[in-house]
Amino acid sequence: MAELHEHNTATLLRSAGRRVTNARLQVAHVLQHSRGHLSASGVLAGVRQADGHIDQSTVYRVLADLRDTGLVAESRFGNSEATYEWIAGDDHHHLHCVECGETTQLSSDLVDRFDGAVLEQHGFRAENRHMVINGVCERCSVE
Amino acid sequence: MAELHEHNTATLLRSAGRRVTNARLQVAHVLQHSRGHLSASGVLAGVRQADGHIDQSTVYRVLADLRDTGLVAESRFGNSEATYEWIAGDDHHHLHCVECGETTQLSSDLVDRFDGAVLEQHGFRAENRHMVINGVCERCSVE
DNA sequence: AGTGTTCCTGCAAGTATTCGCAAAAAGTCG
DNA sequence: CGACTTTTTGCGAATACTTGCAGGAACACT
Repeated sequence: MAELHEHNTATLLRSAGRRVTNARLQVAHVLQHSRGHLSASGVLAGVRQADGHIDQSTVYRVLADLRDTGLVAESRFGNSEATYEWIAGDDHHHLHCVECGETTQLSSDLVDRFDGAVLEQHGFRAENRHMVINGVCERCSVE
Repeated sequence: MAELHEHNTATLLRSAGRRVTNARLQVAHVLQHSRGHLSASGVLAGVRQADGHIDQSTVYRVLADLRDTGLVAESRFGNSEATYEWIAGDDHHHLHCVECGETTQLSSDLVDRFDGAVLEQHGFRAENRHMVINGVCERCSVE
């Protein structure tokens, strides 16, 4: 199974025009096997735990690169660190409640429709792979 | 005029529940009188040029605070630095072309409609004061 | 496998951003 | 104008993130 994953990851990397390297596979593996968001240092820790070694700067570079290819989503909530999660090309959008801090999923439909409207009115092809919308969730809204 | 600006800024700060301090007025002043986006170090330079002195850490704190009150918008394009601009509570949205790097305005209507749809489907009250949408602009799209 | 080209990575800085704490300023009330 | 309470600020670290460069690895071709 690990190999299946790895194989898929390799394929994804290749079709994104990237070389299949140890560093990328390790980072991908850590993200794939962690639920929720992970910070850069969390990824680093994960790699070390798996007895691997990658330099800090490489982790940052790989994360930025995977973000650019759409395999990984980068979020910046209020915190001091950015966080990352494996999305493997699927669009992935968040509603982040500024009251309780909870994060939920936003349906892609709405975003697609929005992108469509942007294209129509501005001629701009939005590449909204990953949005973080701040606001107040239903539960907190009631109080 | 400078006084009028300052007066307005003071009022805005007060109604946001913030104290009117020298540091905040200076940062606001620099942002108000610069067109386009300014980095944190740019703000610092602006303050120094106006013969003022504020600590670096204060600039960051003030910027984060003004961002939270909605007076300032924070953007992170591909660059290493975040950039800021004075928006004084008005919503302000950007279309950022990843090809040519150009940034244009996105009409608030579309965003409002989107926010409405989010509320309807998710019960989530979006506070979209400032969005940055990445994508490809019309001109670059044609090539 | 051997060679060449191009992309990636580690290392060692460098820059950007945040934090803790004590002193100073802002707002409040009498 | 004081005295008092709460927020801000400066300073000095600490942490988060980026970059330049030279060696190492991936891939394509033979």
